Amino acid sequence: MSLQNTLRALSDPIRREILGMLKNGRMSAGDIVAQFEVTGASISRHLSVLREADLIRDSREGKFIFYELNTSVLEDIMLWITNLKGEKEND
Amino acid sequence: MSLQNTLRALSDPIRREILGMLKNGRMSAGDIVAQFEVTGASISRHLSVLREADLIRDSREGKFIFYELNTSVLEDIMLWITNLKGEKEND
DNA sequence: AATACATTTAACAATTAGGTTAAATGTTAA
DNA sequence: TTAACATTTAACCTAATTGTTAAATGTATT
Repeated sequence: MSLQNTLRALSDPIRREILGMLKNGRMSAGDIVAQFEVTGASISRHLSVLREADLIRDSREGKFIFYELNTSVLEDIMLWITNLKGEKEND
Repeated sequence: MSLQNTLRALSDPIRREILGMLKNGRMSAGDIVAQFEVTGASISRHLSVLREADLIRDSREGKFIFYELNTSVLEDIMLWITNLKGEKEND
């Protein structure tokens, strides 16, 4: 919800990897957990950090909770960086 | 020197503010410290995190150490984000 | 050489982050 | 409603981060 949240969320390698996986389509929490060596509880907290940063959206379907990527907040980072580099962008 | 370092460095608001200040030109450590309420030692460590991430460069001139922005590593973040958004960029 | 100034480094305290296991919640199916 | 499954939350531990003060380093000035 803020640049701070977004950057903080992106500063962890596991969280970035989760986002990379979701690029190919939505996945259930269990499917995501299966790709890592850490426990489900740990991934679950990573997911909640990503969700609070609005980088992912979740929806329950029966027993499963599916996660999908939301890239819109990444615009803010792009803007911040572009501005830092000298706001030479074409308005 | 790596995306991890860069993002980690950017995840702190004071460090981002320092970078924003350096956008307008180089500043001595003391000038930077003067803009914050925290101690010089604290800012000094923030500066070293930014330096290790290669986001700033330093050069000593007599008693002073001047810091300047280095935006080149920000390209990696831009690339990573662009790729995450679907590598729809023009090759 | 002695002092002063600018900055960093060391040592420590408080907070935050990320991991674990165990318990709780929500859903489905018997 | 009980059992099983998917996932999250709670409680706890350790490691990393950030801040502080005090000491160390590097440079200039006298």
